[in-house]
Amino acid sequence: MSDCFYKAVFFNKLSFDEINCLDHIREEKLFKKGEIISNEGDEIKQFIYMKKGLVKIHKHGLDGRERIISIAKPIDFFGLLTIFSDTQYKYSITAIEESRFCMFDVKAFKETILLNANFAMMLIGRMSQVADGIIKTRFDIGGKNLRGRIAYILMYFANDVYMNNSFELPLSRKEIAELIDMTTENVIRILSEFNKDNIIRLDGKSIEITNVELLRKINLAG
Amino acid sequence: MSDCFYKAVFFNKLSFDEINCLDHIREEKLFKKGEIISNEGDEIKQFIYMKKGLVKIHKHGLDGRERIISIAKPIDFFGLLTIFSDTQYKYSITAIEESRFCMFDVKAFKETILLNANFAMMLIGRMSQVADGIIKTRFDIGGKNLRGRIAYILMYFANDVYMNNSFELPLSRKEIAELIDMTTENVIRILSEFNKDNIIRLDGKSIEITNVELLRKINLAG
DNA sequence: CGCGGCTTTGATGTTCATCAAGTAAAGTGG
DNA sequence: CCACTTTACTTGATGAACATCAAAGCCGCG
Repeated sequence: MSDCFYKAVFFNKLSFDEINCLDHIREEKLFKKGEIISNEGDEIKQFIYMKKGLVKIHKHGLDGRERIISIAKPIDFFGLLTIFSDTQYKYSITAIEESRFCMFDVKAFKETILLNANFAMMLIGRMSQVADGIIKTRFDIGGKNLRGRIAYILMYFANDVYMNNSFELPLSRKEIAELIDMTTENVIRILSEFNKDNIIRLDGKSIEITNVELLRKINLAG
Repeated sequence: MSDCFYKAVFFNKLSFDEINCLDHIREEKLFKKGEIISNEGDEIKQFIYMKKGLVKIHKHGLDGRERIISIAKPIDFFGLLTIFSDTQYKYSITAIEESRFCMFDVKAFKETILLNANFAMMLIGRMSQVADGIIKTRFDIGGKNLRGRIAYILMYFANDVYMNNSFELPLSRKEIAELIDMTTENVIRILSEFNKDNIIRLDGKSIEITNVELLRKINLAG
């Protein structure tokens, strides 16, 4: 296994950008919007590294209804290190934008760690960050009323995903509901309400946040 | 060699030199019920290993109200590996039963990891498990109505903490409310209701689950 | 072209938080 | 050790927030 891989990881710490150097073990795959990367219950055979894109991590609730645990972009994707504690995926992963991945054989990946404690250390740090991020998000959402949750999720897409106050929603209304624990009808109602109050400009999936300050207040108040 | 954690948990993964090294820098502490182990915002100076007891991991919500993220017993406590991604505690930790800890200097602990990839691997696995556990719990609770949440938390204490259908609640009604996102009044109301319906026998903080099957149904139905 | 899933709006009812008010228990200081 | 203060617990009444149900238009896709 090429040492280029470790170099990339180790020196860049947060980025696997030079991962292309790894040829024999790695396999690159492209998933279109809506395509499933893995299914809850599937056996884990590969370590997956996301190079580009956006996915949803989701799972069936006890009542059968689908629910979304988290949205992940490349840098957030370390969290799925279930590979170290389980042999099956606990969650399903589905692309919500075109996404590119590198897949590595799990065994080889684990061996890599055993040969390089610095690399392991970096992994531990990233995992810890990602897990804390998810826990904090669920914590925050749990404490909000519905208007606050919608405000939160709009700000999340604007600030953390697209770095822009105008963006195309990558989720359907139904999926937003699954993500922030509410009903589709209320997602629609509150988005319309925000639109009417000129907090956002809404056109199908196109959203522009026009009153950032007010949205922030609603987020904090809820 | 001390009876502290590595014997039980890490024995195979550490060399004698490393163990002795850690042993010299370890400090053992006892906390009584209600005593604070660490405060949100404090600088992290030590890696903490819980030998015995029960703690709550908690944090102030945006609205100022206190909320409990998780209850942890010794084996669950690895999750607090914020030490690898941050220099300050993100959460407060308070003993809810008398608890005993070993504290290690963080730097020495990290150096140990760098010298021992097996140890690192074990840590990664444990972290991943613990984080997944917390995420799953929040996920489950989020999908339940109030009766379902109370059922869930009663079953949690009976099955995962005390391994017995009779136990003393380690939390006040208010703290239960903080843990499962509801109001103190409703915690009381639903506990009383379960008592009247002979699902539990309630006397202050003493609880006995008398109708396990029905409680399970309420948990799943919610 | 028609079916199924997504979106939207309105009407209705349930669940739950809030408010109020009182009792019990547990600290606290003289 | 007792008076005092605070905190925990409890019950009922009220209203707000939210889910559910129903119906209809829309769009994409086979």
